[in-house]
Amino acid sequence: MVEDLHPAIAARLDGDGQRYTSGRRRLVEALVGAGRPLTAAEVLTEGALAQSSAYRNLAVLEAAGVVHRVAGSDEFARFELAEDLTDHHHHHLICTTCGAVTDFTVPDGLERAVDALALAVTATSGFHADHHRIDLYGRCAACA
Amino acid sequence: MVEDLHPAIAARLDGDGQRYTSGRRRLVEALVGAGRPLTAAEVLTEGALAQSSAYRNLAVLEAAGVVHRVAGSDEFARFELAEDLTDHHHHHLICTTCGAVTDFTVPDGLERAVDALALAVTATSGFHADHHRIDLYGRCAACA
DNA sequence: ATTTATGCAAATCGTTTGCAAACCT
DNA sequence: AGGTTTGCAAACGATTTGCATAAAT
Repeated sequence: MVEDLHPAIAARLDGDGQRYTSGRRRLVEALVGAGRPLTAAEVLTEGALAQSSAYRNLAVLEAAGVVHRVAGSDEFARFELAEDLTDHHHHHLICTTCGAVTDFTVPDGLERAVDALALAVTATSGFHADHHRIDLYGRCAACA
Repeated sequence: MVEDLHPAIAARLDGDGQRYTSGRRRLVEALVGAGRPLTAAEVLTEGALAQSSAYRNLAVLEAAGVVHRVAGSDEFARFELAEDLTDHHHHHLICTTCGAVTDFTVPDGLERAVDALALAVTATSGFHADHHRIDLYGRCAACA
């Protein structure tokens, strides 16, 4: 699926009336190479684009469903590729000291239990759930 | 336990070398009355204190373990009373359209499964987990 | 040729900070 | 009095926007 990644992204952008420019591609490749959510500052450094272009393109990619915004414990927005592009459903370990965010996966049974809970909440309340988050907070190896 | 809330808060502040001033108490009462996480703007309006005092006191209360900071889907920081003061362990429903955050609880079995997962992660990785988060994202009743 | 993307610099806005006056003990 | 807290106004920093140039179709 990784070999089909860029065509899939191009298709998604096209469906949103947007082009897959070289700057956007560099930005995506920075995210692919990282394997964890990156801050805007990391993305613009790795992708070698201007600050305004990085933010504008992250917004375009987010609107097209290519990139997903992740909130951590610090003041920096972080971005990762949408899970349906990477086929890698995961959650996050968030360091409350330095703000670092890393990926991890949880057992299938737990995922199913949370999905069932989301359905129950949607059925019994006015809130329509469509996505969940199971994160662990603590100290990363570097901050322990 | 609600009748012991303010003495407990005063003790926690005192342990941190801080006083429980009237402004801090108004701020706490705004959070008690809300029953959901409040933004800094909501806190300073309800507590009728200056913006700088609201932010400074929220920081003091957070450092003393009285208040806990909650990240939502928008750009506003939100604050709630620490769970060990309210004895109300809960999670959040987060509206991806308007950013509203409301409380909800999950079944005991699911809580225990996530606690067990946190222990397993701590035992097998360099990450030391001490807190978890199970949130549902979607549309609130007003935005549906 | 016309539309869209880029980069620079300036603006925006939530949050933080300096400082003098008010408060507590 | 001595140290702390408050409020105002100014500063800060991540993100956004205006505008002129460059690229894509």
